[in-house]
Amino acid sequence: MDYNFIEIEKKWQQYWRDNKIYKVEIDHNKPKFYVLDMFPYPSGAGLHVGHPLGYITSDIYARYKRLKGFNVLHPMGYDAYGLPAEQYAIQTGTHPAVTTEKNINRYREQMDKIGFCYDWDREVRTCEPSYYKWTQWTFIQLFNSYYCNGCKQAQPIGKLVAYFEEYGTVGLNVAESKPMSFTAAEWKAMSEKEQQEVLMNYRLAYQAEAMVNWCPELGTVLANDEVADGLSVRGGFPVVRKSMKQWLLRITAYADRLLEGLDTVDWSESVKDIQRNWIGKSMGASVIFKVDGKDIDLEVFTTRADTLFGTTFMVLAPEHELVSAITTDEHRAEVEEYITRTKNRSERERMAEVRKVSGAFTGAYGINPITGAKLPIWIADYVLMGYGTGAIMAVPGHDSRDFAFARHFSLPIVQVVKQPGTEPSDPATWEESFDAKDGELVNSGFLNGLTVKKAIERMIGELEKLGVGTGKTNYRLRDAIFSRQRYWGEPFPIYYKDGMPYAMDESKLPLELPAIDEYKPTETGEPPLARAKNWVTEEGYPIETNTMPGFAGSSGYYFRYQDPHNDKEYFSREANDYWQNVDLYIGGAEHATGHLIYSRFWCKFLHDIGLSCKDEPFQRMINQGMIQGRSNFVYRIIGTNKFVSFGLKDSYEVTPIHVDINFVKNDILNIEQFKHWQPDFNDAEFILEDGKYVCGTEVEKMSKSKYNVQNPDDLVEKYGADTLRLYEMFLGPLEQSKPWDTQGIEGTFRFVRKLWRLYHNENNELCISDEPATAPELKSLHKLIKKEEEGVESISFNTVVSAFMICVNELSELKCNKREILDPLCVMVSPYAPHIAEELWHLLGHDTSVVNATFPVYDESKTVENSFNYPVSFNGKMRFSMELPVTMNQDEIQAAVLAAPESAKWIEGKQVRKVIYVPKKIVNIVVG
RNA sequence: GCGGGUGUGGCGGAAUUGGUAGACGCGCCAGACUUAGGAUCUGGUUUCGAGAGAAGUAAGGGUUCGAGUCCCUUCAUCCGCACCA
Repeated sequence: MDYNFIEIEKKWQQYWRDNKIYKVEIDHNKPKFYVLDMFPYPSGAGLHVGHPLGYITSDIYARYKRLKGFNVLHPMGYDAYGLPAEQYAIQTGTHPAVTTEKNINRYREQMDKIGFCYDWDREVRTCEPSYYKWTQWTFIQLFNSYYCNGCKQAQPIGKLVAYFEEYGTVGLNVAESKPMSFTAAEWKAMSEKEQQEVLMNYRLAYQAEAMVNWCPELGTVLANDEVADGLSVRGGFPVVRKSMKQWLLRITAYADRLLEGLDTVDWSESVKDIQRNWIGKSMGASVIFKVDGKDIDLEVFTTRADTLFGTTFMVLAPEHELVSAITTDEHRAEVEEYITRTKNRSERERMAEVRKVSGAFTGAYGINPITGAKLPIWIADYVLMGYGTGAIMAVPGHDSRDFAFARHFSLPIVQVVKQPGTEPSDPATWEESFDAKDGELVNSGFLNGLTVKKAIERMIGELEKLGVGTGKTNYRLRDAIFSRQRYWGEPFPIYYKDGMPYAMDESKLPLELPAIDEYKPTETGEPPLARAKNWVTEEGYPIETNTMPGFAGSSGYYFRYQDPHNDKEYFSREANDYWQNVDLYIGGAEHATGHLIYSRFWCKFLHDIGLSCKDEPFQRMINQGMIQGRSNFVYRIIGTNKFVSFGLKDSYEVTPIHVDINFVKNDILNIEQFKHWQPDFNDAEFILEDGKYVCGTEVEKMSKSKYNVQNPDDLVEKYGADTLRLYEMFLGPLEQSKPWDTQGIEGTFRFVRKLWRLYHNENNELCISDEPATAPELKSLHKLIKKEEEGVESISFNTVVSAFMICVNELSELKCNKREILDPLCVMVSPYAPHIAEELWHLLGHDTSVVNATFPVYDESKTVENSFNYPVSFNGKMRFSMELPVTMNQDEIQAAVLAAPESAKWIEGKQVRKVIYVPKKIVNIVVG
């Protein structure tokens, strides 16, 4: 073969490794650039063609930036803690570290074959003690910090203690789990244990009894983003709500900064929106309602304070702590029955019953603080304990959920907002509530005639004046539950003294994961670490048996790459000052509410405590789309072993069956291979069309069960890594999902060979001329330089690959073999196809790596022509084109075009009304 | 329901930021070379039409000399959130 990719790729991969070509160090003479991939969890299945898509993109970007003179940090590592290896351990007894190591090696092998330019000396693995030492260290810092709302940053807990000693809680404005109130004297009078309990209310990493998503099957709790539709994202097991003592991170303290930071990063609008939605900031008011005849206050949260005149009842969440206190004896049985009923449902059942109205009356009444009206208080599960105060003022006229509830239980509905330009009507005739915020207040005393927006302000002012309410902001975001009842994760550097948790001294880190005999929970239901022998401190205090969740290790890994071997600190000041944050981050959008929020929180905290110079981790982010599979089908006639070709299948009753895409080429089935595939098919019969069996196709998720998986290793073996890289980029825009066309790769393979032939003669001998390049050759080259520069910045590598093809086609046509052209062309191709480029580069006589070459400089003058082929349109429709000198002015062009023989028939019988002339664009003649 | 994205040949997709729609590639068709072709090379390939030409970027309307691109309405589809008061 002329172009021997197998040999070339092996040779240069070895050369890059041996010469440490991809090793980077801080270099103050060059600007830095940090290109990062979301590091993978090494699963047992290995990589399919979808995985490297992002890695190839970042690799090209990194190589390009390097050619442009940047010092590029481009590392890779492994998110090595995870449930699958642990589930496997429970089943087989194999230590998860063993499984993980094996999978990592397989990943590495696959990645190496594709020729990535990672600096592997910087590799991190979240499960290595040298790495998780710093995960544990950060946890201790979080434990020892609180959040000051005034200065909007984390502060050492010692400062809070000092404050308590002097002022107690007077004037305190900090993030807290619940409001507390005590004097300095009271603080000083507390026992150590009591003081520790108080501090738990403020720590950024704290322990609390929390309603959690408990997954019995996995034997652990899960974070909100790890649960979907009431099932665990990993494994799809049922999840139930349960109250348990858990570690949490006070991420809610950072809600506003997490929201504001989104405006400073260059991410897709959709991911930013998902995060905004997840944080769920809503501004409204807190209003206090007295309970009639009792000395009890009910606090509600509303965004529609303007509708206070329209509230006709109140609703509490069934779990609300005051339910029992307000319920009258007459209604107690009914209320308790309702609470039991709602409590015993799983998350999944609850979600399935959404919109099914249910509730119970407590017999109590609230007093409207503005009108003094008596409002019946109900409990219903449409009010969630986890949001606001778990109690609402219901305004059925202007809230669709309250409306449905009122209709169901025949509660009164009144109108207090009307659409501008309409008259109020009888709510009894309504089919739905009027929820829109563009309206005008009616039946509302001092609010009448105001717009909704004005009325909200006015009402909050009134509430504050009366001391029965205040403006308030609420968030949907919840504190992140940070403990898992699992083995394969970071142990907490926490021990218990007198039942209270204390952070270990930093000098004890890393606290290594102990060996245990079995990976299951104990018989008494304690986490697996409870099986560890001597899981106590030197002083004999018991150590925490929970471990950290998957996102612990992945929240700060991008920092560790900056200084991966530092055993004195997380990363040095010097390294962080230089590398700062990630300039380009590439990975999946599915991490929008998990990793990408936790990482931002982690970074902001490290910024607050003076470690990170930046407070956002990922400046620019691109989310790659999924590569879908293109499945093939055969059609078996029901009740037979006869298969009918695609075009004829409609005449029969058939079952479509997935067939391995390896037996199919251009949708034609290889019948012999198919027959030998599975015993059932050995004696299959076929109804053919034109002597062939044509398969049906469908675009679906790429998966083993659909027999449509393309394995990158096979493609590298068949076409070479360079062809695979080019093809993955050529497929289409990175961010879009698109199907993998098994045939299409042939086109890029032809291109690579055509590129090779440009540098060689028919005998496969290098054939390069030192003669100066001609104008058309230079033009072709410089057009490409421009196209590539534009394409890289906008990450539209598909258009760059097509520009390569155009350029190579043109140069082949011109029979160009000039060094002046082929030398820079080789550099330009190298980010995309590094192996063939390195080979050609050395054949061209260079003795250093093409990786360290310089990107050619675009010269506009090489692309200009002295004439332009003008499209000539009549009334906007293109009719013919005309080559005209660029030196002509408008009058000359106009005259030339009108005089052209082709113009005559379009002008004939009409008048030329106007001529539009846009230089180097178009000539348009308006006739009529 | 709310929020975001996407609709261009048989397929993947291009179209300087309003200026020749369909680049590039796959597939398909024809030809060349071959014992052979599922190898390679050359040419063709939006649709209708013999042709001149006409139509054409999800559908309809608008702005403009000119719209795939801007504005309005509708539809389809994908993703996220979903009793969040």
